[in-house]
Amino acid sequence: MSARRPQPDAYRRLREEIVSGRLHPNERLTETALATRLKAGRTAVRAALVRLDQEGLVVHERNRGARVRHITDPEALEIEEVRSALEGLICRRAATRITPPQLRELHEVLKRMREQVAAGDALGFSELNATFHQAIWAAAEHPTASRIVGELKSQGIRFQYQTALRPGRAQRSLSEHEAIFAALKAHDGDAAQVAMEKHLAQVIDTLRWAIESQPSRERWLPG
Amino acid sequence: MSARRPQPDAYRRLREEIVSGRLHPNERLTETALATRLKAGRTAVRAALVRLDQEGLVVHERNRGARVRHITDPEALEIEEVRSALEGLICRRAATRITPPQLRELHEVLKRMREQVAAGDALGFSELNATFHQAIWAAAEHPTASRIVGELKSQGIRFQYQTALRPGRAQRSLSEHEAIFAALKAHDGDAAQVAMEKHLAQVIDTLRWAIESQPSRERWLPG
DNA sequence: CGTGGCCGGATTGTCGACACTATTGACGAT
DNA sequence: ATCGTCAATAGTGTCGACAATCCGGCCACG
Repeated sequence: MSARRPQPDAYRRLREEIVSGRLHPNERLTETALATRLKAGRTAVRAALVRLDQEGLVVHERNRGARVRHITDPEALEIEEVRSALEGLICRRAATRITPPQLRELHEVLKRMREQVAAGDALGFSELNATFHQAIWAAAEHPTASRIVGELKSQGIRFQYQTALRPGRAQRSLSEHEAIFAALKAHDGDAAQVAMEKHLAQVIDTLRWAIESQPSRERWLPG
Repeated sequence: MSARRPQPDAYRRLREEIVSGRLHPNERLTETALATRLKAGRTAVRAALVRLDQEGLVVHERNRGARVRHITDPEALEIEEVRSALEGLICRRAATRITPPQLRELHEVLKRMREQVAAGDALGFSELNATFHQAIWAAAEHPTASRIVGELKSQGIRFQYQTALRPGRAQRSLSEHEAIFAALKAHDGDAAQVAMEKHLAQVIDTLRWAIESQPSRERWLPG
């Protein structure tokens, strides 16, 4: 009856460590080490690694163990493309279903985004950005699409900060978000989808710029 | 040293049995039973079930084991919507990259489709349909999108035959495929995407029709 | 006759042990 | 000095055993 429950999610913890970047790409994940660190059995760790492998956050080579998956630059672009298509779909659907309280919440987020832009806080803006998109997912009530987008997002997260740092990006991003909001408020599905896709096309362009303007740093090895 | 290798894919075999429909939705998957049937250890079966769970083909309840996931009608529609968005993306990309041999292959498939329509073979047509789409995936060289579409397809496969049986569907589907081919041949990305999305919108409509026109058969229980 | 507790069978969850594989480093021949 | 061989080591893959849990029927009791 004691308060111990270490197992419920070795998976979730491991996942969090990978997504947050505390574990680096290509870093080796040895089962026993993880087991002691997470205070879980090797069995649980193994299961978690299998799931993360299927999810694309980890690569598993037979008899050689698992590593954090290293997402290459072109892959990151692919991921963003897919995300764009799906968020377009989600946004269209959200336009027809969004409720007044949800609209108010979005409006509130937008307000705070303006403040962050004024304050020049790129990091805070980035977080609000995530909140904004998640609110739209919630309004769309499209579990299938949301689930996939969520997985993609966690794969591409390492590249996120690169796009946030481009000078002037936040300002432009803000107006794109306002266009999305306007379309949602008008319950105009076509416009909402277009606005979202335009927004993400900009994100992709920015990412491409960030990748090209940043030359080497080819490989990540454990350290 | 004998020629035994039962393990390499308990996963693949199980997956095949689910996707092909030999295992029914909601059917219970007891680990020991599967282990003896597939001639694999329980460990391997367990790992396979975890992967299939993550993939969405199986639901796993703690201490209660796994079942084949039952995809509801609205979920099937959601899946097709996502598929439509992604295949649109894929098709656009394929238009800019497709090579002459790949175009020839598509043309060949189309020819056989016409023959099947003339012969009234709905099942054969359905298979060629799958080949057609896969050829486009290959031309697009977009692993991320292709992988996801593949997973979605295996989830929705149970509904596939329902759409294939609608009278006159094959004929119409054929002309839609011809439009897609024309756009690809012209290397017109916009047109290719639109043609593919129109095609899949038709598929979704047909599926919706099939679902609504088919009243009961609420649940699938193990039998 | 309905309700709730309780036992027995069945199945899953977890652990430890051990075989197997890959990798590393030392050592000796060329 | 370079390369190949080989043993030592680290780490994964798999199995069997056992505990924990769930589900069904059974029985006492109201």
